[in-house]
Amino acid sequence: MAVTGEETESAATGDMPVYQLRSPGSGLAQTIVMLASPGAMHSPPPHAEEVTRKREVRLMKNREAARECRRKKKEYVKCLENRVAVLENQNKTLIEELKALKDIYCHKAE
DNA sequence: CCATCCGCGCGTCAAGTACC
DNA sequence: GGTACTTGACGCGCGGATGG
Repeated sequence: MAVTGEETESAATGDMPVYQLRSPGSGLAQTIVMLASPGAMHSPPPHAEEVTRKREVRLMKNREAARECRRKKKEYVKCLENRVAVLENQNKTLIEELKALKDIYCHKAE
């Protein structure tokens, strides 16, 4: 569970989900399709069914992983938005407080 | 209506990372 | 190293909003 960069400090809103921020990868479009080895072009490999089954399992797992990943990301964004709201409120309160203190100070000085 | 745009979620691939 | 998991990027389809 590596937590990177700006995710290390979780305050205000409490438990933030773990979310990694990574540098973008190469933006290659996925135009390359799995190709069979040259020799296997006409006769299917000995365990073609097994290969197909493994691929389906992998795809299914990844499908679910992607869903989960998106869910976590949405939750993370929601947490960030909450935190923004909390900090904006705190900021507002502090500004008010500062104003009040300045007023008191000014009246004393007179 | 209908064409167009926009936002959203999905499935997939590929690259990175963690774990053994 | 090999395997499983995570996540960014891409392309696609769908449904709602909107202007003509």
